[in-house]
Amino acid sequence: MVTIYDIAEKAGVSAMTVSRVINNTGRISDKTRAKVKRVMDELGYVPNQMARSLVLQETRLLFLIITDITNPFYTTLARGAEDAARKRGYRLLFGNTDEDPEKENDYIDAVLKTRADGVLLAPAGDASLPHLEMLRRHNVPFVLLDREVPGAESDVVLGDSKEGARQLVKQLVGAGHRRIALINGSRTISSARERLEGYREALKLNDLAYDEALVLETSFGPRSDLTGIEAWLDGMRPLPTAFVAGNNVLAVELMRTLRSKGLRVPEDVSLVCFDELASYAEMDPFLTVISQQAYQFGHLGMQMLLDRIQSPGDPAGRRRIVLPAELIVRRSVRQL
Amino acid sequence: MVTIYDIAEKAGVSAMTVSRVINNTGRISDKTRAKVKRVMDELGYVPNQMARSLVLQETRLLFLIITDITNPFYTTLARGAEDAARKRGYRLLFGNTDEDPEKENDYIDAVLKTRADGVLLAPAGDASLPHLEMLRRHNVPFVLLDREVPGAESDVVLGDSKEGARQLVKQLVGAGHRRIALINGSRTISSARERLEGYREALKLNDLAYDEALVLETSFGPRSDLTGIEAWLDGMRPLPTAFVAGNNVLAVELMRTLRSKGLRVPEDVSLVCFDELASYAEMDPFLTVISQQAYQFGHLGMQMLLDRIQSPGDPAGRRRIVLPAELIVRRSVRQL
DNA sequence: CTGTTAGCGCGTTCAT
DNA sequence: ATGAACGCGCTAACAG
Repeated sequence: MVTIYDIAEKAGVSAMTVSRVINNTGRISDKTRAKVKRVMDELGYVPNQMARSLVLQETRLLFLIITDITNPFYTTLARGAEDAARKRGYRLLFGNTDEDPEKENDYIDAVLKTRADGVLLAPAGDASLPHLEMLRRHNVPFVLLDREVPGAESDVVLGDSKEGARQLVKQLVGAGHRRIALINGSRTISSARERLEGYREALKLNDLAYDEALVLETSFGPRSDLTGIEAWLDGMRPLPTAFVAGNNVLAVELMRTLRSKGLRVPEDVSLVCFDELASYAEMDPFLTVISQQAYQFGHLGMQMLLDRIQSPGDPAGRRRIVLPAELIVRRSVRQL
Repeated sequence: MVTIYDIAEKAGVSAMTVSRVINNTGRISDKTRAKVKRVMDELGYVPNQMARSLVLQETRLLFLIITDITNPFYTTLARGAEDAARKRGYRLLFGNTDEDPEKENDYIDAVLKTRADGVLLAPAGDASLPHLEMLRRHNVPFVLLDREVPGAESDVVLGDSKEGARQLVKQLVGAGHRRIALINGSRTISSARERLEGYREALKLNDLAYDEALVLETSFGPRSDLTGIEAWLDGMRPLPTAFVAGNNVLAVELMRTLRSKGLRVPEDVSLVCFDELASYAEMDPFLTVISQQAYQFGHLGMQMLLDRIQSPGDPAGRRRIVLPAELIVRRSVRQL
């Protein structure tokens, strides 16, 4: 491996001069600078980031930990985060937890060992609290995305889940539906709780009774974790006329199950959900959804994180951004 | 920051003993081991990966560089790669190039600086050759995914693009189509070339003339880079009765454009493509596709890479894996 | 403008 | 079974 000492020797200067050329620090004569640069090219020198980090105590490495890398909501978010990080000269390390706190724990471990400068985290759920405390204890700045964790006073970028759920239900009620089911993620996840609450509020507002049998609590994904949908459908007599899905993965899985039973949307039942379905939305805009600004989640979150990192003294209180939800009406709701 | 020296002092041993406990190397009495471990817990010690890498000359860090993180083909591939890496104790750093050799160059730079142990790369195109030479010069093992780069003798995992294209055309011809168009990625990408070639071969085999006007060469994505579709459609008189799309992104974009012109699939025109459309395929299996084993691309590629890394002496010639393509017939082709 | 010294946190070598 | 000295590649602080 080529080191600054190799350069120094061949250029007839000291290692320190080479270091200065590389980092553009201090005053160097144009002549020596040119010579050093030439030697660097000749030898194909590449700075060793490890050695640098060790002395500088900063890695310029950030982690983005998401729960489902195959969910377009999160990949779009990831792109937003990456763009913002690149723009400011940071590298992004991705982690994928599959909604599993154990895997999340592994990644937190990696963050700590790697001495990453910060973390952007879509927490697996309330069980993530110890992980956040770990980060705090080791002074690793972090920002939560999409979900809050009770007990963790931290910066966070959220969607307006409660309002979103209200709007979806309102839309259904407006179309004449009165028997409305909800398929949702685990109640250990703040966004799932909010969506349930919004759903209940909207029912109440419309003088509709809340019926536990109409609510299925399963998982936001990945697909293989989704169970009990079929049994749930079979257990509801009569079938609801409309469904609200807590996210896109649930909507897809529900639709698949409905189809396998010969039920069509919207002819037989209506369906609305949170989040777009990526390509599907472009190809055949069909589902009525609450569209969240996935890219902004990542982009804003990353900016908040970098602000924290770059002004560490600043105690500026907790920042909590709630992005508005936008209802997009399409063809998946039938007028009764 | 807590270091092994802090532990050593508090435990009344030398730093070396602490290091041995951490790495389970050498012989240590159970008593001192226990004491050291207790102190480590008390102080919340986390090994510094940077310092470790510096002395061990290995980072256990791998890069996965893909061209479009919002394309489900690549995210599925990424999951395969990640699973394989985790299983063998390596961390994975993702990079997203948007098919742009410049961005790819940035990531190659990052690989070198970070002293990553290896790279899994879906190259942006033939222009990636210098990047590969760079990696070679610095002895960084790499495996190419999904695309070859002429001139680079390297391990690679490919899909059988030519055969896939043949099958798609054959399927269309079998349904009575004779005017078949192709919308494809840039010819600077090996898979695009192969798909074009397979298309041409299949035409010839069926005594159909090759017509340049029926072929549009654009980009495999991301969506914002796709241009000229509308003009292309407007320029073809008469319109083809069927389209082959070189990948899923192109299929979606083409379908969107067709729809905007009031053309329906398959009623007005037929459409087949490479790669599944993720959720769309589950929700409403509609497009006839060549389905590639995306997960396997990543999984096998990662295994090859780790094999290289873990037996560096082994000169074992270039390995080239071609994964078979599977035709899945659905409803997007109309029988003429 | 340039060089010397010291140390970032850790593991290898060689002693004891 | 345990420790001391050294070096991985680099830069901050100081000297000249």
